[in-house]
Amino acid sequence: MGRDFTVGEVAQRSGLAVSALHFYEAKGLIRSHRTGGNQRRYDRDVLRRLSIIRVGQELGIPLAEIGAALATLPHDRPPALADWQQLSEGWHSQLEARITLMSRLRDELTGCIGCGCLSMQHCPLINPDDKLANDGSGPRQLLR
Amino acid sequence: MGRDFTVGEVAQRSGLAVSALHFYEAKGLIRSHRTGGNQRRYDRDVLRRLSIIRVGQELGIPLAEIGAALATLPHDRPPALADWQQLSEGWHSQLEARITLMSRLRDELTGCIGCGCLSMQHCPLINPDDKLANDGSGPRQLLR
DNA sequence: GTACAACCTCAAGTATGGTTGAGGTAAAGC
DNA sequence: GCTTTACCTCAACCATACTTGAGGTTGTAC
Repeated sequence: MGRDFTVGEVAQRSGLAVSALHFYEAKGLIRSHRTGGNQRRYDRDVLRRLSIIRVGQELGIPLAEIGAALATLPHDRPPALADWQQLSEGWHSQLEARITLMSRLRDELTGCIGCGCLSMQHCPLINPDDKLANDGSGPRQLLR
Repeated sequence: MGRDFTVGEVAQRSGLAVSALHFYEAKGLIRSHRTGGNQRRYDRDVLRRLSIIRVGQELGIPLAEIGAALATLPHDRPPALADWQQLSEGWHSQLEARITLMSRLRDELTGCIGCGCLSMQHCPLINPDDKLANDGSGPRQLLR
């Protein structure tokens, strides 16, 4: 029933290494308070933060950006439901966007498998400069 | 109608930096032959390889692994349709798998937004150790 | 035949996301 | 009260994926 977690407990519950927790703290993504003996103690909400971090990383979002998102949470009071909801919704949109993107990529790839685009004349995946000759084409147009 | 591309031409068509092309060649992901004056010349199929590389990277596959996949292509003859198809199908499956994964993640997140899991007692995303206390839980069970 | 862009190699540097190790302190069990 | 495990800081190291720069060569255009 302890209100606080030690770094080891957080590591176990989150599946992250202690060194990673230190690292995230150094980067300002999570916070801790200290005991008299200078040991870290974490509020329970750190687990939510870590989950947000993980999801963000899975989306390929750099830690700095994830940190910026987390920084919108209140520092003074424990985050309320609405705070988490707002963040989750943002992540949710990013997930949606990424799923859409990857589905498009998958469909292109499917097309390319079927189309016999060995000729390399028409396939948008293989031959991206056909239509967008300038501005650094590549599969970029698909991927970003 | 030139059979071969210079490194600059490949860079422009692929949208990649010349330095990246050198880098990929050093890592064995692409190949070139040389002019009498030691300048690189590329066969047209290098563009396909680069597309495969890009898609793989978008999937978060490390270059070494992408290289391994590309290494299954023939070195001696220009790759045939079937060769590309095989690779594309592998990539396609990975895409499918990743889309499925992300959809699940999205659904979990949706659930978490609605469920008011502030209590942190039941949410699988926030409180992953509820059910898998051991073996390094975290959102890992969801993400991998 | 000469200028200038594009090319060459190789070493070093950059950014991200951590891990590892040394040297020392805190806290929990007995 | 002592031992053992967990914790502390800080600097250095690692891997991935490239970019940058120095110093020199090639190839094309005029």
